[in-house]
Amino acid sequence: MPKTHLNPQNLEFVATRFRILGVPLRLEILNQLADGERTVTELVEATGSTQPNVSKHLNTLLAHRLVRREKRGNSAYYTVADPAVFDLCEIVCGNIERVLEEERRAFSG
Amino acid sequence: MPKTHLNPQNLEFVATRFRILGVPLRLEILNQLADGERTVTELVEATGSTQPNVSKHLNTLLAHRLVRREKRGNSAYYTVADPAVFDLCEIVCGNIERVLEEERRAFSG
DNA sequence: CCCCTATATGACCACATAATCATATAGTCA
DNA sequence: TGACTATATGATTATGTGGTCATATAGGGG
Repeated sequence: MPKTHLNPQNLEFVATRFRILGVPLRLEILNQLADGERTVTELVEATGSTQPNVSKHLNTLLAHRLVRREKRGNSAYYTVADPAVFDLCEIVCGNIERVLEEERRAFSG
Repeated sequence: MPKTHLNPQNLEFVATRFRILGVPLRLEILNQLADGERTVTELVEATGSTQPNVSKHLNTLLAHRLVRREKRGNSAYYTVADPAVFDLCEIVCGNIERVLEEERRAFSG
């Protein structure tokens, strides 16, 4: 029973959240964080992006409370703030299957 | 047990899907469609946006198979293609609570 | 055929933002 | 303190795209 009716304010919030997740590099970062905390340097190596770019996206994720930051010594350790983001990805991945299925039907039909 | 590891191609797909949902007007349209099929005109009235704009967003949603179109007579009737999008909204809405909670903590802390 | 309504589309503008570069800040260790 | 490493940040550019306007397409009714 979905029936998700959103007021304008919540609608803006939800849209913003989706927009934050709509950048491949940010998803890749979150995926890395799925295995546990990571430093900026580790994320730079894992993603192949530049340090300022990764840092900036982490800042964005932090500003929207999708990740947490903890400074220890010289490094900044980032962790996922709300594991619910992975549920989102799961659902979208489930979508992939259905879309591909439909694509096949469209071609053969 | 999330552990959602995505290959670059799927990652791009997921990001795109999130980006599609990251526009308030599109979410509003989908919300309207949650109650059943709607014509373009009905959606224009419900959202307060312009006809070309609504039409364009519907086209985008259609291109990404988030909605279906059926032409009957003079009108085009749109329906939600995959109700899973509402699950996505539900999860994000659940996030709102947690974020607000955290906000409160941050202020009082 | 003409007129009206419904929808789609192309041109255009304005704005947001992802990426890059250079640089600043800050912690560690000698 | 000075050298090194890690991270953040400001300026700039380039690009994508949401919104608007004018117009095209197309079906329905007289």
